[in-house]
Amino acid sequence: MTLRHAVLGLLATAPGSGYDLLKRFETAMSSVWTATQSQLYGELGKLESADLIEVSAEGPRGRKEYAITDAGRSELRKWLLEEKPPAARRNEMLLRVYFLGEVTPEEARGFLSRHGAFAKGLVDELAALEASVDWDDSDPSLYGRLALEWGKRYAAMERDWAKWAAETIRAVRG
Amino acid sequence: MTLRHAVLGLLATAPGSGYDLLKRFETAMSSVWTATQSQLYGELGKLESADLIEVSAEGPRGRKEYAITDAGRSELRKWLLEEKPPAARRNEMLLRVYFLGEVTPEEARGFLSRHGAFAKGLVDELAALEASVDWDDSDPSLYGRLALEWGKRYAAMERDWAKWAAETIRAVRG
DNA sequence: GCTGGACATGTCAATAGTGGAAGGTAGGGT
DNA sequence: ACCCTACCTTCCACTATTGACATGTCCAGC
Repeated sequence: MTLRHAVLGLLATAPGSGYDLLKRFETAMSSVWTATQSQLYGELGKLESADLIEVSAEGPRGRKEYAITDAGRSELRKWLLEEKPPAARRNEMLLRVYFLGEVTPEEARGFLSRHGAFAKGLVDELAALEASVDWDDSDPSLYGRLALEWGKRYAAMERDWAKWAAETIRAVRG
Repeated sequence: MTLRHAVLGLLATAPGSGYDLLKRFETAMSSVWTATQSQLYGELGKLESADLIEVSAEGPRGRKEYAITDAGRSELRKWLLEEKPPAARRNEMLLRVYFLGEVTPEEARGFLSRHGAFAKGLVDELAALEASVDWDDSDPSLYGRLALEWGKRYAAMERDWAKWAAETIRAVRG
C-alpha cells in the first residue's frame, strides 16, 4: 500500500494530473520510489473511488487534475505517524556478497571494487547536486535536503565499506 | 529474476529441500532477501525445468532434496560477475521523510527520533550478534561477516543521520 | 497549413510477491 | 499405543509491478 501513500504525498504538496505525477516520480522521487504509468493511472482511479483524492480541474487533452481530499490528508498523516515503516527486506547487492564464496577471491575483490567505485561516483554526484540547488528554508526543500543528506551518507558508507571489504578479503585469502 | 539466483546461491552452498531453503530464508537470509513458501516451491519447479537444479535425493514425507547443476553454477557465476546490480529504487522510510512537511515540526522530529532509536537498537543487536558468533576463516563465514559489517555500518549511519536530521529541523523550524 | 514533440490517458498480458488453506508423513517422548 | 510437533509439499486467490501497445490532442515553429 505504499504507492498509494506516495501518490497522496505528492498530491498533498500540489495538485496534478497523472502525467504530472509521472514526471515527479521520474525526477524528484526516482531514488526513493518508482511507479510506471499503468500502475499510476490505476492507483489514481482507486484513490478517487476511495474519496482520498478528487478531480479538481479538467484541462485540454482529457487532462484530469487531481487534488487530495481531507480524508486523503488524514490517511497520509496516519501513514506518516502511526504506521511503523517495515524494515527493508531486500538488498540485491548484499545477496551477492553472501554468495561471493562461489567465485575466486580475486573476482570477489573485483566485484567489491566496482561497487565501491560506483558508490564513490554517487557521492560526487550528490555533492554536486547539493551544491547546485538553491536551498531556501521552505518546508519542501528542508525535507528534501534531509533525504539528500541520507543519500550522501549512504553512498559514503558503501564506498568505505567496499574498500574495507576488499582489503579484508585480501588479508584473509590473499 | 533475483529469487531465482538467491535459490541457486543457497543450493550452491549446500543441497536442500524446499523446506530447508525456507528455513534458511527465514533465518540467515532474512535481512537480505525473503521468499514465501508458495514462491519458493514454484521457483524450485521452474529451476528444475530449466535444468539449473536437479533432485539429488528423495526422503521421507515426499521430501525432495535439490542440488545445483553445472549449468546452475554457471548461471550463478554469471549473475554475480556479469550482471550489474540495479541501484535500489525504493525506500519507504525516505519516502516518508519527503512528506514530513505534511506534519508539524514536532511530529517530524518525533518520527526521526523513533527511527534513530530503532537504528540504535539495531546497532547493538548486530554488535551482540557479531560477538556471539565464532568466526573462523572459512569462506561462508568470511562473506557473511562482510555482510554483517555492512549492516552495522548501515544502522550506525541511520542512527547518526536521524539525530542530525532532528537537530536540523529544530534549528530551522524551532 | 503542417508537422513533430510534448501532453495525456487507457488497457492488456505477464511476472513477482503475499497469505492462507489443505493434506499428509515421520519420529521422539510419555 | 498415542500424540504432538516438526517435517514437507501442493494449490489457490489476491495484490503489486513491469512493459508494451493503442489512441488521441494541443501547440510552437517553420
